[in-house]
Amino acid sequence: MGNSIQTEDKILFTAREVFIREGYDGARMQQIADEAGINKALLHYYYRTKEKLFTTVFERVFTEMLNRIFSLMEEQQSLEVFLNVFFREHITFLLSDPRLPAFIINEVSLHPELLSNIFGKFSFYGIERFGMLVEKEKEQGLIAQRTDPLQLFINILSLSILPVVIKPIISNVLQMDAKETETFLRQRIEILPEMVLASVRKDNSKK
Amino acid sequence: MGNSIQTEDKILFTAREVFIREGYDGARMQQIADEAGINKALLHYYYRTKEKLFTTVFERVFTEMLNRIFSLMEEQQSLEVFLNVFFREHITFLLSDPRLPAFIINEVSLHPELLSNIFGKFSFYGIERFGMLVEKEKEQGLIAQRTDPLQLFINILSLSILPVVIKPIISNVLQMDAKETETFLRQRIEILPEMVLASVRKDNSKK
DNA sequence: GTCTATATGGCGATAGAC
DNA sequence: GTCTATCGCCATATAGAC
Repeated sequence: MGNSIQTEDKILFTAREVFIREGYDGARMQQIADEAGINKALLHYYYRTKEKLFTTVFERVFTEMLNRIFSLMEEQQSLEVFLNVFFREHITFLLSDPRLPAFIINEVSLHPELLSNIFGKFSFYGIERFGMLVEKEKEQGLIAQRTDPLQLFINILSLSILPVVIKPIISNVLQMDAKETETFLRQRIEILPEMVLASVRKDNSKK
Repeated sequence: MGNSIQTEDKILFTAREVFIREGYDGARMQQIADEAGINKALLHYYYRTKEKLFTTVFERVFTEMLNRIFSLMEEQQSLEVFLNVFFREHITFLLSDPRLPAFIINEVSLHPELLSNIFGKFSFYGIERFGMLVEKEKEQGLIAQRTDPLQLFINILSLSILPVVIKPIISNVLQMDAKETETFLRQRIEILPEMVLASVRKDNSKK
């Protein structure tokens, strides 16, 4: 009944699903219209082109993802507490929608120009807090001086994201069924915190 | 001049480049023909459909990637030597073509069915050797008993692959130019071996 | 705002000459 | 084996009625 806001939300919601499922090049405006229960012409009424619809969706998805990561990084108590919280929350989230990280990774590498217009839309506060936490634990003698907070941050992201993203490969190459693979990945929530902690502890190697 | 083998090679070589650069859905037969210096009809003469051409290319690329990884894993001297060799070789390789891993990750998650027909085309020998190496160092008391070789293997892959794959994101979000980002990623070749080693050493935590 | 109908172009694929 | 020409379809996008 002429309810524009409701329609617009429905379009964005559906477009998000289809773009993530199929990728930009694989997605079809017809498909989005069908799943949203409207028709193609209406899509173009709200978002003049496919590209415009896509960038709107992508900016949201990307910003949400970064904000989610950075907000988890505001944890300040200790590196140990942070690692426990982060791996649990983040891996659980990724497993609930394994296509999402693959989508972001791929679109960003196919269309790097998408990233240029996204700044100022999320907070770097979390990453600064993480750096401060690392420095504090260095001073306390808990972790090695050579630890680079940024490299450590990238390590933590890598260890949580990539295994989920290559889930189909793990499944097939290692001949596990869906349930086994899920269990294997979920185990990492318990394993990773102490592994990462051990990796930055002082005096691990004599050299 | 009627040289079929040369033409077929040229097609495969070019198709590989275009598919990796654009993805399956984004790639165009016309584009492949142009870059190969032939015309579209000839593509269909050799490979009846786009899908057939793609699966041929994908199986090759995927098999090469796995064989490369697994052959590096046959290193048997010690975990330390292995980690030094692996991170150096693998990260250098990935940096030489950052689209490749993103391509594999994305196509596999978009078209999981692609994987079903690829078995028996590569060797699992490397991964077995790696498991044996881990067990040996466990017996020698060098690494913690709780270490799961498979999880460790996935960790090593994650730490080398993901940072390269999200290179554009690192570049943009952390405001580094191309050269800085390259340096940042290349530093990991030195950092990662001792980090991973430390993560599995015994007696890191009192608990 | 929402629809039906259609314009316009590009795509994968094939026919058929050489 | 390689080409030119073209078919048939489906994609994005728009025109115009309601």
